[in-house]
Parts: sequence; C-alpha cells; structure tokens
Amino acid sequence: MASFQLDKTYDPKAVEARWSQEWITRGYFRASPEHPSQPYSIVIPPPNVTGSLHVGHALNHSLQDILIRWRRMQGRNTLWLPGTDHAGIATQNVVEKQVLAEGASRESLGREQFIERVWQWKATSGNTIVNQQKQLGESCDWDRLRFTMDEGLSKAVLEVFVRLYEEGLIYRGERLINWCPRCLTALSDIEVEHEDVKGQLYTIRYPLEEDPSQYLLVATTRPETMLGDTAVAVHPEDPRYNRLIGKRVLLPLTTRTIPIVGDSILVDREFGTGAVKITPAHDFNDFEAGERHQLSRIRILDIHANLLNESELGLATRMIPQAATALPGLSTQKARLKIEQLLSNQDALATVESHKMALGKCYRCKTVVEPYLSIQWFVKIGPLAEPAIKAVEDGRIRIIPESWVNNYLGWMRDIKDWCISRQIWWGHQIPAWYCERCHGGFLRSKHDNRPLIDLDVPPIVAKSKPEKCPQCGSGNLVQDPDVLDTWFSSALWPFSTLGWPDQTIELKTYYPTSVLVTGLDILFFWVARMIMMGLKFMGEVPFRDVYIHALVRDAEGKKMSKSKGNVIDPLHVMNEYGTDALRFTLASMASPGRDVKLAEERIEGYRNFANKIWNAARFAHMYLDGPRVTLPISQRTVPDRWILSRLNHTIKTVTVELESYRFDRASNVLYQFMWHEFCDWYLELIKPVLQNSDHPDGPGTRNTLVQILETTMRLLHPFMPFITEELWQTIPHDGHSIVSQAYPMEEPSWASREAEHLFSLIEQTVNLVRTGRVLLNYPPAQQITFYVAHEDSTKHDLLGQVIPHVAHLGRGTVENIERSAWPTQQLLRLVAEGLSVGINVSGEVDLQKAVDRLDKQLSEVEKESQRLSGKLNHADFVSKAPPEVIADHKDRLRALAQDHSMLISSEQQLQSMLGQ
RNA sequence: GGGCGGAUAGCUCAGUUGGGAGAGCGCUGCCCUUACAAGGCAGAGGUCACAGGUUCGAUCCCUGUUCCGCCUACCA
Repeated sequence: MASFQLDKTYDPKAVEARWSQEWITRGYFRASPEHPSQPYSIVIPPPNVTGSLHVGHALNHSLQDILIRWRRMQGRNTLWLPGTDHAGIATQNVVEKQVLAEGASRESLGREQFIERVWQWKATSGNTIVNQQKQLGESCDWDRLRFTMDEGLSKAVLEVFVRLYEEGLIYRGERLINWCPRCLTALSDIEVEHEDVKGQLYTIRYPLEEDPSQYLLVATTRPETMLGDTAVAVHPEDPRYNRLIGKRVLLPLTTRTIPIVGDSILVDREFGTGAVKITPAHDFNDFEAGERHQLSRIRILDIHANLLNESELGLATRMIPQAATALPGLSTQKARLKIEQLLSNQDALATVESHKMALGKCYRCKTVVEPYLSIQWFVKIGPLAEPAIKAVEDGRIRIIPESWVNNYLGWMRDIKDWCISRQIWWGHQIPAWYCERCHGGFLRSKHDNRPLIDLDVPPIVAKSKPEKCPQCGSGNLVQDPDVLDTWFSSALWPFSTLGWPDQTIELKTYYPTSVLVTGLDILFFWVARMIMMGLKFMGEVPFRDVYIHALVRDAEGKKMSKSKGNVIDPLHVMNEYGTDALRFTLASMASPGRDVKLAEERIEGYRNFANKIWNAARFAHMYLDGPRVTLPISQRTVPDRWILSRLNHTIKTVTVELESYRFDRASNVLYQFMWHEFCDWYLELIKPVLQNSDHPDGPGTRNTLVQILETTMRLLHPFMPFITEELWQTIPHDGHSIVSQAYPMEEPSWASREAEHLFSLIEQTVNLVRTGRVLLNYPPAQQITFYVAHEDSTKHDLLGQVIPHVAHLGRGTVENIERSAWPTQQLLRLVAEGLSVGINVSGEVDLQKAVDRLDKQLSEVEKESQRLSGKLNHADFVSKAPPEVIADHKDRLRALAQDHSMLISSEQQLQSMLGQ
C-alpha cells in the first residue's frame, strides 16, 4: 500500500468534532434490546438541566464511557442511557433571575406562566450540557435521551406517589423541618450542610415565679428563639435543680410563665448551666422534648418572609411593650441583637461567651437554614430501607470500593423520614387535591396567594384530578401547591427511563443495570433512594455494582469553586490539549478512595502521550511499503516475539484492571507499554530492518508492526476514542469503525518467556553501554567498537541473537575476538550471563569522574552484599524461610558478586591507567 | 461527639497474601540521531509521619501518638 501522510503533530481539533458527529450519525451507539448477547447497561447520573459540563462530570462520564465502549467492543448488548434532571430549585432560580432582569417577578407572572417560561428556557438552553457530553465523545444512545419531567417519567412519578400513599408510606404531617429562608422552601435532612462556625453562647436569667429574686441560668446560642420557649428543662437527677421540677419561671421580655420540667434525654448536666430552654417550634431536640412533655409550640417566625411575625408574636407570647414594638419585622439576625440589648437592659443577660458550633446551611445557596414547624409531605422510610440494607449486606449490590459499605449501612440504619414536599413551582406537583367546600373555603397567603391548607382537610390522592369530592360531591377541588423533591423523580431513574410502569422490552433487557458510576456526594441523595425504590417497585436491585469515584479537586486539594477561581474548565482543557488527553488524565488519576487532584500539567503530559502515539503511527507509515507476511510465532525475530509477549501481557492486565474498576492501573499499564516498550525499545530495535528495504526480516517485521499498532489502537480505544479511531482508519484493518471492533483478547501463544529473557539481556547490556558512554564522555554520535569474546561456545547462538541489537542501540560495530586477544585499552568489561562485551576506548576520558563513580557503586554493592549475607547466615532464616525465598536470595547474591568482580576489575584497570 | 481514610522522592501518587523502595511531573547533564524537542539518553533525590510490639526479617500486621482530609451528628 502507498505510504500514508500524517502531520508532524497530532491536532485533536481536526479530528474530534468529525468523529463525535460521525459515530452518532452512523448509529453505532444505538442499543438493540432484542439483541441476543448478554446485556450491559448503565444509566447516567442525570446532570442538572441548568448545568454545563464541569470537571466532575468529565471524570464521571469518562469512566462510564470507558466501561461502555469496552463492553461494546467485547460484544455485549450495551445501553448507556443519557438524560438530564429538572433540578427544581436550581432551575427555578435561574429562570427567576431572568424574569427579574426583565422587571417582572415570579409572582407577577403567576404559576402557570412562570412554568411555561421554564419550559421555554429548557427548550433553548437545556441542551448545553448534552452537546458538551457529545463533545467529550460519550457513547450514549442519544435517541433515548430522557428528562425527569418528561411525560413518561412524570407518569412513573405519579404511579409511585399514589401507590406509596395508598400503602401508608407517604403521609402528610406537621413537623419540624429545615427551612431555607432564601429559597423559601422546606429541605430534606441531607440537603442541609453542616459547617463549624464560631458563635456565641448566651446565658440568660429566668426568674423563678415563686421568688423572682432567684433565677435559673439558661444557656442558648440563639437568644431570639426565647420568645417561643414553652418550658425549661433540667436533669431529673441533678441535685442543683431537681427540687424545682414542676415549678415555673418567668420568661424575660414577656408576661408569660413557663414550667420547669425534668428531662434526662435533652439535658446534659455537664454542659453550660445544666438548664436548657425548650423551644419546640424552632429546634429539633426541643420539638421532641415538647412531645414528651405535651408542651405547646409557639411559632415566632413568618415562614415566607423569615421575619419575626407580628401576629404570631403578639398573639402567642404576650410580650412586654418595649419588646412587642421593637421586634416584629426583624430578621432572625437582627432580632438576636435586639433581644440581646433588651435582655441586658433588664439585667437578664448574665454572660456572653464565644462558642464553637455547627451551623446548618442550604446545600443550594448556603443560606443558614431555620428549623421550622410546618405541614409537609413525608416518605415513611423505614420499611423501604430495610430491604435496601439487606441487598448490600447479602451482596446483591456490590459497593466499590468496599470501604463505603459501612458508611452506607450506618446511614441507612439510622435513616429519618424523608421530607419530599417543596414550596416551589418547578417540579412534579403533588397529586393531592382538597375539597374547597369541605374545607369551608380556602385562605390565601398574603405573600404569594398560595392556598393555606389545613392538616385537618383530608387530601384526595390520585393520578389525575378527580371529578368531584368523594365526600360531598363538590367539584371545587384545589391541587396541593407543593412540588416533589427533585430527588424523588431521580430515585426512579433506573426503571422510569426504561418505560416503567409499562412492561417494555427495554425494562426486561436492561434492568437491573450493570453498574452505577457516581461520586460520593450523592450516595445518600440518590444511590440509596434508587436502591429503595428499585427494590420496592421492580422487586429487584437497580444495579449490580456501585462504583464510587473520587471528587475532583484542584492541584492543592481544594474543592473547585467559581468563587475561589480555581476551577478547571473541561471544555477549555479539551480545546487546549484535546479530549483524549483529558479523558486519559482523569482515568489515570481515578485511584479508589482518594480525591483526584488535577493540575493542568498532568493533562499536558497526556497530550504529549497522544502525540507520541500519533508519531509512532507516523513512523510506521514511513516504512509500511513493501510486502508483509504473517509468520508463525516461532519464526519471528526476537524483538517481534518480545513485543507480542509484552502486548499479550498488557491486554491481560488492562482487562483484569477494568473488571475491577481500576482505571488508574489500566491506563498506567497502557501508557507504560505504548511509550516505554513499544516506542522506546521496539521501534528502535526494528529500525535496521525497516530502513533496509532488502532486509530479509522486512516482510515479517512490517507485518508484526501493523499487527501491534492495530491491536493497541483497539486496546486504547475506550480511553482515547478519537485518536485511536483516526489512526486505526489509516492502517490496514477490517470494518468501518473501531467503535464496533472486537476488544483485544489475551493470546497465550504470544507469551514468550524466552523472548522476554533475550530482550532483558539486550536491555541490560545496552544500558551498561549507555552508562559507560556517559561516564566516559563519549558523544552519542561517535561510533564505538564492541569486542565480543566467546567465553562459552554453547552461547554462540545466544550471542548471535543479542549482540547485533546491542551494537545497533549502543551505536557501534562488532568484532569477534579470542579471549586472549582482549584489547589492552579496554576500560569496562560488561558481563551478563556469560556474554562479554568490551568497549574499545580511545580519545579523552574523564578518569577522575569515572573513578569516583565506581568507588561509590562499589561501596553500595559491598553494603548490600553484607546485608544479604547477614540474612543468609542466619540459622533461623534458613530453617524458617520458604525455599524459594532462600533460592531467590542466593541468586541475588550471585548476581551481586558478578557485578562486584566486574567493577573491581575495571577499577584495577583504571588505576593502572592512572599510574601511567 | 461518632465513623472512615490518609501521611512513601521537590510535587502528585502506586506499591493486594511481610523477603530487592517505584512511576509520572519537576530538577541536573549531554544530544536539534530522518517518527516525535509535545522528543532521546543518562543521572541526582527517600530514616516509607513518630514511638513501641509481633517476626529470622516490617513501608506492609498489631498498639499508641501527632498532623491532615472526608462523612456523620440536635450538646443547648
């Protein structure tokens, strides 16, 4: 064939866009559920529809693509199902900002119009991340793209909600929940991030009712909540206070008195003053304590404005006049200062100390959350968690790395009911309706015109709006205004995307999916809930393996964030260094249990790797003209047999590592093979054959070269899809695209211990020659003469296979001589396995440097041999150590002795030269 | 507070049944050798955090200490 011209450097931009398009157009990624081969399926963790590809996605998606491409090439019936998440709060925020910029507001548009705006936004901007995913080369079946709010998935959400409600696993209740004052919605427990902050511990005097000159000291970090106090608790066995239980204290700033109760759960005698105020409507512990003691719950905060509310304060707390007029309308922060001031005016504030505490913040907007009493929808999680625990315990789901199993189990065993209602507009509206007539007419919120629904009104839960109220027959039904937590629909993802509740062929073929690839951050948000829902509604786990990869951090190990400015933008990197380089970098750094610290220099290094591969192919093309012949292995040259043996080893290792999700090891092995074995040694070894067009080994070697190249392209393809496809197309091959070729399989006939042994002789000897050249200041271009003496006539054949390569790579010519004719000017005598190679020395030599160096090596060798002898001489070692260990040590000692004599003889010769 | 993980070369890390301490990047020297200077060759650099223990022998196993991460948690 005619030689093929490649550019001198690899230009990813010229290649990537073409192939990512071509692959999709030709339908290579399309799944065929009817295909008889063993299925392999992955559902992608759906990125937020508002998102753009960040480096965390790039890692997550690259690993999945490696698995999918690898399995596809192995002939499995693969499906990688893509999609996006409607991301309730995040998306609503984005569109709301847009609306505000136009001078309108969410409220002024009204719910229906606003949601219409979100859909419009999604139609125009929602595809950003999908396009970027295609750019990354992700081999998803794009025809099956799903969205958590599309029709099929919404149907699944309704089905699940109604069924759980009917089974009593979804309920409505008035509970304390986490409230984000900025997003104006309830959050689930895990949507709250805890952060250690320095706060203040206030100690307040609560006067005793029977004798106001005496008081109880009460400690709190949030003095503003004191207006909602309904009791003070002390430890029942605390001798300081237990006589006070049952008596009352006067709540400062108010005219109310509250009881003193004994509570051993809430109170830690050692902490603070040993007396705790109880505010059931604003603290989780206090809520529970309130239930134990049947305390009333006084709410002081307006849920929608997050301000102290006049009506609630005034009605419930009976405040003294200065407080009653000073507080309403203040935020909790301002109220805290005001309360502090009012208390000290009354001499009720004893001390203020600094205090370390954990503050809960909204995971979306980092606003401090407020425990708030309100009516919400919950999933009763216990009955769902139990089978999900069992599935992991009995190994039906494997978590990798295993160290996360305990984390998962611990969390699941202590799981709390899941608050699923959100007071926002964008999302799956809760399929519950209320009868206006039964309710006696709805109240509307002053702030946003929401219906204010009473807990006493029983909801009608159904998949669609009922015609009329089953109680009274009225048609005036109002739907619950809340929407479901975004993670509710994501929890159904593995089966809702495959067509559930319909029994589709996709569901039958691809569920359970093979593996879920995810970061640790959504183990509880998402993974645990998918397991629960999958088991509940499919009766089967949603995936066999859960592979948890690390978080990507910056080079200093810090979390990447826009505000810190340390974000590495994958699109920038792809543009600068190529997509393959980014993918390979991420794969090579994906060690389990450790975060990925990404620095741009690493990516540059793998850009160079891509270029190295490119140039290896370019080199091959220069010499591929001429006949090729496939010889039996035994008739191939030493370098050919050696590289095939190494390739076989590499194929085996890569496959084993991929099977255990060790992307880091798989990619390192590939790197090592391509660069340091194939390029550094093999290509150098075969140059004499290729560069002489008449060389008798030419046809065989050209054939091996093509074979190695073609195989390594397939081997590398899951990691570096673009460059491998591009190069594969240029070398002799069968088929249309590398995407659908078979993945290389272990070929035992290629393994050759003999060839590897011969190569190691070549390598060792060449290394000695090279070291000698540097030692002697011999320029690389200068040819030298190798005098080869035959010490042992049985080694002639060995010499014939090794010496020509040594001479080629050591840049010299060979002369066979008798042992007795050894040149007098020889400096180094290199010994390996009975071969003797002398380098003829003439010209300037830096003798002093050479002597220093040999001295140093000598002392190291002596130290080492002493150490080893010490071990060997130990009687217990000989009696206890396994025989192979002893043999190994003997071999090592023998080898050392050989080097030892070599160095001594060289040194003697040096000294005699110095003496001249 | 509880749990998990980490500490190995200047940096980032690998080191899987306890027996020779490794890679990449960076650094130094030489080389623009007809695939590649985004390259080649050679080299320097480590008390494997600290202290004990088990063992003939410990980077590896055990105990404790220090430091650093992460997860989790309602000490007011």
